[in-house]
Amino acid sequence: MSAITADKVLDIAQRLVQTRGYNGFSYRDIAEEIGIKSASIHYHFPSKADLGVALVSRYREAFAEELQDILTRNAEAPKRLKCFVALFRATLRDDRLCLCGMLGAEMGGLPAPVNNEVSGFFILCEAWLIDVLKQGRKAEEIAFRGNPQAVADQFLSLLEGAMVVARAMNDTDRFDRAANAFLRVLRTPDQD
Amino acid sequence: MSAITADKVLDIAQRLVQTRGYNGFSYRDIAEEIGIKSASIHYHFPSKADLGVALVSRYREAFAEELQDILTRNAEAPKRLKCFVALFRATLRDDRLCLCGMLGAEMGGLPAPVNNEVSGFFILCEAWLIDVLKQGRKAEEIAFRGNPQAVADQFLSLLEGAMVVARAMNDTDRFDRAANAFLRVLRTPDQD
DNA sequence: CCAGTTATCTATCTACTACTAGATAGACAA
DNA sequence: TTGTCTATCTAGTAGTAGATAGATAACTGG
Repeated sequence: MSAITADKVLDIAQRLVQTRGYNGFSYRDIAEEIGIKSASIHYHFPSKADLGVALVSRYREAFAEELQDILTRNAEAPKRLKCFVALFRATLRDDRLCLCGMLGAEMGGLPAPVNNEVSGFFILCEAWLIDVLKQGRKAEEIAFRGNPQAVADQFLSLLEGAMVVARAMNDTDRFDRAANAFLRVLRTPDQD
Repeated sequence: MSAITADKVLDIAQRLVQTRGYNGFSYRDIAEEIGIKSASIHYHFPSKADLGVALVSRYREAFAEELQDILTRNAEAPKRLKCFVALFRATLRDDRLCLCGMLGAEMGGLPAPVNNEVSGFFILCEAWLIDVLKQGRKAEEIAFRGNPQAVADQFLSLLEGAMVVARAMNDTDRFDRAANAFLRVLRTPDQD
């Protein structure tokens, strides 16, 4: 089946990007893992840029769905933000970086179409965060000084960076410490 | 002169790693920019892993010196932390990532000796931050809940991540917003 | 002036890169 | 049966990767 192979390619490619980076793997690496020839992968994804774009757009769409799910399943800002953290934490669990954190870092050496997709991911995250932060403050579920945009920038940066640092120091606790410390200061003193 | 060429190689290689990543450039890229042949670079750095190690260890030593300078030139924690931010901000200014932020992300596809150097950089930063935070709290120059380690993790992660996100969104203001917002909450209310 | 050192060159190697052309085999439909 | 579509294959392209051997200057100290 075509769809199955294409999905396999995407799954393996995603893992390789998340661990080694865009220039750290080849079509052959993917092909060997599946048990086909690299030429067959060009059938599904003519160029590596095509593969990259497909990779990020799939990732972004899946992420957008999960963000929507968080909203419907959790009414309050603290829980919503905790779930947001959990999305990143789950990725780190098997030694992977956020796909867009990795590609964002490597942007200087990537095909332009890939870069556009990556930017889109961050825009999505920030917009979601700003929304959650605004609503949460209005409902007095969380408290923070300054504008929501600054806090969203802070939070997103923190999570992306914490994944890199935690993995580089081979200590996932560092991610948890950093994320939890941030969530803590967002809570109003009354709720503590 | 030998030293001059070796330095040129390191300077160019560093810029290329910071913008494209370790696997995003070749000896030839460096050679062409200097105006020599790639074989000549192998004379100075026999393997790419050697180059990588030299790159990070030079970066780390320079960074350590700057951190020491900050301590001697600034007595109070808020100023020290502001200077720490400025080190990262200066890197971002010409569209570069922290060398170790980039390599930390790509760790899964790097030679082991390079990885060790990268870990060393983060250990250095964390130790410095923890020290500054402890002293600053004791002197009541800054205020924070929880242990200094968690705040240091948070801060370092925030800066590394903010560089990636800001560059990916082509908006360095995002870095400033995130960093300043963090510095703000560390100040005691009385000082505001 | 000679010997050794340093830094570069030319030329080459092997392995791999992304990518392509054309053949093939099976599935499905008219 | 005939034709089309899908997904793979074999076999190859041109170009690049990191790396090496050996020649060649240029400088340096004795």
